[in-house]
Amino acid sequence: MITKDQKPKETLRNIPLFSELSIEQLRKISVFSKVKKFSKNDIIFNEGDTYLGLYILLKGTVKVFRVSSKGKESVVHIIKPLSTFADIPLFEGGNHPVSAVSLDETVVMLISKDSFLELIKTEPEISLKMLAGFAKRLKSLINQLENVSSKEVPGRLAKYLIEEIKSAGTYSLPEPFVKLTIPKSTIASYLGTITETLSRAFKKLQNEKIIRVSGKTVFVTDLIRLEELAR
Amino acid sequence: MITKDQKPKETLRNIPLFSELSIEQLRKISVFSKVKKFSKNDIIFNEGDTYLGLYILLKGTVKVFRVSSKGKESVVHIIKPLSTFADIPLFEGGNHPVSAVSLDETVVMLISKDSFLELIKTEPEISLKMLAGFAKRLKSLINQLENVSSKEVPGRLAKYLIEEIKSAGTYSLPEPFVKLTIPKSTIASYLGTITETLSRAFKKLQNEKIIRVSGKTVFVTDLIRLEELAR
DNA sequence: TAGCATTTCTGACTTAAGTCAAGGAAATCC
DNA sequence: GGATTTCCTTGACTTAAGTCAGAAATGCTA
Repeated sequence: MITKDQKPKETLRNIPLFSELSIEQLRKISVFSKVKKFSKNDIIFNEGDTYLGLYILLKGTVKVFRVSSKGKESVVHIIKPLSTFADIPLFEGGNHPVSAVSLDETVVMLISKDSFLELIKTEPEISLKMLAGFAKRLKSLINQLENVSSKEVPGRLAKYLIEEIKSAGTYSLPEPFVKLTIPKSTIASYLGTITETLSRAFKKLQNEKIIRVSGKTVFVTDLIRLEELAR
Repeated sequence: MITKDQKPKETLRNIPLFSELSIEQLRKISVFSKVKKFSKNDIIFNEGDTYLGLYILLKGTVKVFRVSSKGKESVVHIIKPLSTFADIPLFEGGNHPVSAVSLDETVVMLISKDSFLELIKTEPEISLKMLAGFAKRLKSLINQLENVSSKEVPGRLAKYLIEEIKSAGTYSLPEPFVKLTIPKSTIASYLGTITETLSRAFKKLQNEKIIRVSGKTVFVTDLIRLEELAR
């Protein structure tokens, strides 16, 4: 487990945002950043909470979501290590627009808003990286939006599985697979549906011999048809 | 109508992105930017087209959208004057991820990618403004996403009408109103639905005496219930 | 302003997905 | 390692919204 005492500068170097900074700058960051740990299902912050600063996920998984007035949860993003989150209010002001909980034992780094804005001024290269990061997320949200409004649930699931397989690096194996580490209820809400419907979508893909499920692992037996569905 | 010959620097000053630049910098921008005009329904660029640069809408309305493999259109954004569009590939590389058409007689300013990236280096203040702009759009997309997956069509329409009324500045009138200037089909697709369903949603709000429609103008007779629906 | 074309509306029907309620399977905790 | 809680699945039912087809309304052009 990564802690504040274990070479924080080495960790910082691996964060895309900071990859091109000098040792001196990394040292500065490690001075004004705090490392925090959370257990499974801990609330990191809630929608409407006063904004403290930017988080960088060092270990674990974080669910970023919203809850509608009727209590329905919409998962906006699933954060994986070395990505930032809670970065919108840095530039927009205001409180947290979304909530975040840990899905694992997680370790995060918190950099206060003021310190980060200070840093960004002395190091304009970081702005460009943040812009690149935002651009990527805008694209991904546009994708999510298009998916939700133009594909039915089995198609959205197909697309999700393909993305997961790609990030698992098993895409080019004869039988690609992923281990689903996040709860089905979270996947459902990320795909804009509910667990029952997701369960039926999984069953449908299994019945059509497109996937094979063993425990928490999904094997793709017919990638061509899965891609067809996702398109 | 704004043309290249009519004090371009005055226009530039009104663009939020450039509001704090010096006359000298504005002059530079006006040198490497091109003003282009489009008639109603002209294609400004298509998804997949090679990326030229950042657009700023000076006059008119632009629809930014995607078309799914089955031909269904998803409207991502409706651009109003003095906003930028086609800014994602500036930082992400690649071709246009979305398409854009004019809904009106429109005038746009095109700033080439290289020139803009050059400018941003000499003027880091612009990066911060772009970051603020991106942050705002991320928030708006998160909103759209939550809406589509947690509200039914009449609720989404209610929310849309409230936003329109706010931007029309009639929100605090006894009977707020908006003139719908974009086609219903575009509104439908922006709300993640189809014209028939939108038409029924309009009828429902009218039957419940929440709105009153006269031609292309929608009057809100019961703002409280409209806000209730949008929540 | 007549006539054509596009846009919008309406009705009947179908379907995907949500709701409710229950049962089964895992994971977690003494 | 058995019991309790949490998660996931299944079935029967309801409902919102999509599809298709045609009618009405509006806008545009000659």
